[in-house]
Amino acid sequence: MSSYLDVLNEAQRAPVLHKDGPLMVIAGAGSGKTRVLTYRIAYLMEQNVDAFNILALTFTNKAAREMKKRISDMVGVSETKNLWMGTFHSVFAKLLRFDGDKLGYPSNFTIYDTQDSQRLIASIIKEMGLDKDIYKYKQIQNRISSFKNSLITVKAYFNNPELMEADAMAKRPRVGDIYQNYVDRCFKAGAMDFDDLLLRTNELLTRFPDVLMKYQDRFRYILVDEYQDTNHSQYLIVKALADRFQNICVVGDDAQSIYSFRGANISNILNFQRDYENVGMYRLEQNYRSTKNIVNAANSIIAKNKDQLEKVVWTANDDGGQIKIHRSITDAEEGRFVAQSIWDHKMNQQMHNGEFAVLYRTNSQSRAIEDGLRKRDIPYRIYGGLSFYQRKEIKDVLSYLRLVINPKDEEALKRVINFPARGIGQTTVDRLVVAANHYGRSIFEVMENISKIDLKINSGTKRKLEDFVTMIKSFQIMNEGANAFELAEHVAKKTGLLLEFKKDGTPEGIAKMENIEGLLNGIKDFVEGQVEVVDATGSISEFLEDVALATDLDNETGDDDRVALMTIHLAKGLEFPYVYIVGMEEDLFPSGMSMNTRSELEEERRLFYVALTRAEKQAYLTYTQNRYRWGKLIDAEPSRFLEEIDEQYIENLTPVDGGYRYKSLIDADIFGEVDKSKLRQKKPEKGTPPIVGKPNSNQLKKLRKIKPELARPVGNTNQIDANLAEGSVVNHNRFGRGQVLKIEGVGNDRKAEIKFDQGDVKKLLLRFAKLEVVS
DNA sequence: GACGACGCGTTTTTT
DNA sequence: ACGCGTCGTC
Repeated sequence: MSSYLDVLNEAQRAPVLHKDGPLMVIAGAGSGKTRVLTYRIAYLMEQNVDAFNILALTFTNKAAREMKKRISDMVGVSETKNLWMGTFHSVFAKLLRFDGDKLGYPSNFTIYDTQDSQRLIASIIKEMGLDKDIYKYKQIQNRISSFKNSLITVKAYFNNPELMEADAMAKRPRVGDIYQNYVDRCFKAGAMDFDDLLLRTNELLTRFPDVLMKYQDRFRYILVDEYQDTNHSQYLIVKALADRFQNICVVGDDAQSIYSFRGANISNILNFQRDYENVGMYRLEQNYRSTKNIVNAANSIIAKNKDQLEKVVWTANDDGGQIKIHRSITDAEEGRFVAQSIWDHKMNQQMHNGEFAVLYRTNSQSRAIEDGLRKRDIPYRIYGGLSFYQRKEIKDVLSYLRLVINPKDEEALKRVINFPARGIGQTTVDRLVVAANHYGRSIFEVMENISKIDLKINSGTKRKLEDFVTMIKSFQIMNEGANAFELAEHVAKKTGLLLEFKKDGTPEGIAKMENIEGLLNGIKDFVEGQVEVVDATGSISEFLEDVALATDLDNETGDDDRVALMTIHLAKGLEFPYVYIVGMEEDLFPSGMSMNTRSELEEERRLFYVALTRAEKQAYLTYTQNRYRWGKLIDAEPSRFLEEIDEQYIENLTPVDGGYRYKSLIDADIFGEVDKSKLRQKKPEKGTPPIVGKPNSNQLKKLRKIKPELARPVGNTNQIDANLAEGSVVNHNRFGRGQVLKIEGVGNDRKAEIKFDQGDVKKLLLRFAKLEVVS
């Protein structure tokens, strides 16, 4: 047996050696789960499992690449090339290029990104003559996305009275029709959105048993990383593929489940043992990454969550320094503190920039940090946010290229048909869309036949449309002979895009031109890099697919030494010696959007857990008293999470007297609550109700009053639960006496509808509500 | 159809 | 604060 197994500890080695049948690895933060996956694949290959028969699904393409690299170091490059490894989206996009024709999709289908989807939905709403203030395209897109992730097709939607009623109640009875139109239009455009890549794969595997058999037979060993963050659609794909051989290995950590907003379902991991028989269960609990202080502090936080699998993460590492907490007056000062601190560590401990990370809850927080770092000349790199490929000028070039590959691509066409301006205005486009919908053809096909169709378009405009069609067709002809770089360069010049930004002359225009040049260089690199890869052609369509599914982490240049700035979500799976978690404030972290229910709050807490466990040697937590948000300075309160860390693991760099709430308590004493609320800006304008989804001040106050130990359902909750019934008379410490009208929900979601004597009917979550049963 | 002024929503996280 | 979409004017 290979000696490489010796580097694994016993807990790690067991799942690696588990050859056949289902297994689940619950891996605490920093416990070497990637290592287990890597070695397991290498081991399987060494046991003569053909690489062709192994499918590994990772969370980012970068993770897949790195894993592949390490495996090839162990078992050789040539075999490793045959592994199927990547994100769900990229793996199944590839699969759909082979077999999507059975569902009526061309093999050159376009992948719509979120922006494309949103634009299409916005135009559908407009075409349908619906009120855009009621039908907000982003919300609708979100809703459709969640339908798709739950495998609710249009048909299923219309068969589901509850869903329809929910939309009707929200005064949006036409959601189903929008959904229908959206699906039709995507299909007609030969396009799939992100969710389609999973949904259509499911459809393919369900409707075509021979296809399912083919892939079941091919993927005899399936490994899924970050299983806690899979959604229902992904879950079903895995289940279908693994059904025949049952060689399914999932790795994950329920404590790090942070993607429920995009449909991730934590019960996938919690129910794994129910889904498969004879599951081998393995736990990795020894943390190799962080100091004792960090591991223990993180444990003390996550213990506040109720929904979790039993697990004890421990480490044999040194105690390390305590977690340092710093308060500043403003976000600008917070940025300066971080920069100063990084600078100090660099000077005193000879650290490299790349050993520091600044993590935040929202992308908009990066600005203050950037300013601080820039002033000290500390190089940094921002991950996420607006990625390179989402910039306007880049998407413009890409849209032309998309049209070359798939002229039916409606969103690409609408984007560039009049950019650079060529005298084809909105009115003309609207007419083309109407005609396309009427004939059931794509806009491009309508344009190709514009002379034969009677549209109210004057001959000059028709001429311009024909010119556009001719131009795209000339690109298509060129594409047959030239490589991706040659084509892209030609397109950028011929369409006038480069010139458009050049003649602009402003610094912004020049930057845009340089960005386009950067894109062209990127395409060149891609073409050169692809030459060596088996069954890759370096074609523009492959490049477009890479771009569509790339995560920002995938574009890591790697060689230069920079401080990393990113959201906590993006930091999952990464580690850094020094980690700064900034913006530890109520309403920001936990996010004001995510503290309405316990499960939302628990997810925020898991997010905090993820953030803290990125740190190897030292973690800093910072918060400010004032912060610019929405262009205004608002006062901020320390995050409740600060109080949740066991005191022995922290050190306050700024004096705190009587807890982090010190300042706010004084405020309350001096001004009283009413006056204090006046100090806050942004009164609701002209009588508009508070923004939906944001907790009102009452809810906030209520949540803040909850001491951690009370937030957990301790004894009295059960007692109340037992005594409480519909009709019970209860006493609430703030709302007074009331009668229970209805009790609904189970477990954590159990709530009571109570009519209080003061007049209000309120729905209260029982585990939060301090109720006293009177009779 | 082009261009400029205004207003709105945005800031929760992403493939 | 900023960018985008909409509306009005030429």
